[in-house]
Amino acid sequence: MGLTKSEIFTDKQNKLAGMMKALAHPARIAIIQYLIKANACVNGQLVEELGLAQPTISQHLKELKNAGLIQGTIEGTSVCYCIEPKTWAVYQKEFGALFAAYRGGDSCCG
Amino acid sequence: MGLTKSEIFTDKQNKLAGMMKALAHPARIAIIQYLIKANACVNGQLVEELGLAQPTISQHLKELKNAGLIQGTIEGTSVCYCIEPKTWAVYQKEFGALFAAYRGGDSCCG
DNA sequence: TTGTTTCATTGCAATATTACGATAATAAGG
DNA sequence: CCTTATTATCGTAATATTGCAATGAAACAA
Repeated sequence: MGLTKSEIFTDKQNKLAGMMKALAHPARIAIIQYLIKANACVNGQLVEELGLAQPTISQHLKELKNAGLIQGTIEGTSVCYCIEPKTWAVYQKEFGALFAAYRGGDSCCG
Repeated sequence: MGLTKSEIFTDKQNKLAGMMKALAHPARIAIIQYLIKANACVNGQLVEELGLAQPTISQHLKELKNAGLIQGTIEGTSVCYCIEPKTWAVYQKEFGALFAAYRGGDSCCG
């Protein structure tokens, strides 16, 4: 039905899945990578860089902002976006923990 | 239009986004975490453990398999699933690289 | 004020995802 | 062969996501 049954999972599982979802689109990956390289940028730059319409970029920026991954500061008529270091560190830690939890099992099936 | 314009992004960006998407659902996170703990399991166990219908679990397992994150071995009438260590290591490396690329910028906007 | 620039929001169409009942498919035991 | 057990697939309904044209909102300059 397109509706995730989030009530049957733990908060941690829902949160982790939400974090993945925030980065589960090439445009948002591209925005993040551009922000890492340029340190900061405005909407217009991304429109030129990525080749998506301005409302589309704006929407992706909104999702990244909702996820806490970026922050936007109004500067005159434009908005300066950059990575939010605190949330970034949280993502890094949580993702790292997930992958570190698996210790290459020697007794798999088969 | 619900259709991602993947042709305007790099292969790496599309691939990384696809990797995130494979884990962007709490059920798939739960399955992976269960596999880490139990080392291996069959569909029926997950149906009991997660409380989703059998076809739903089967579908999520299929997506994880398509992503290369898990492998399934037929054992009699059931199928034994476990984590695929090789792809797991790739994910770990790629995710790690993404997050390591950002070096806490001191000169953000604002 | 009027115009310009820049970004956000709205509204919509097209496609994707999620979930499950019903039904196949396969293997094992009689 | 028939039955049971287990998983995969099909079909479908409900919801979510993606993308953009049109429009709105805010800051600035003249």
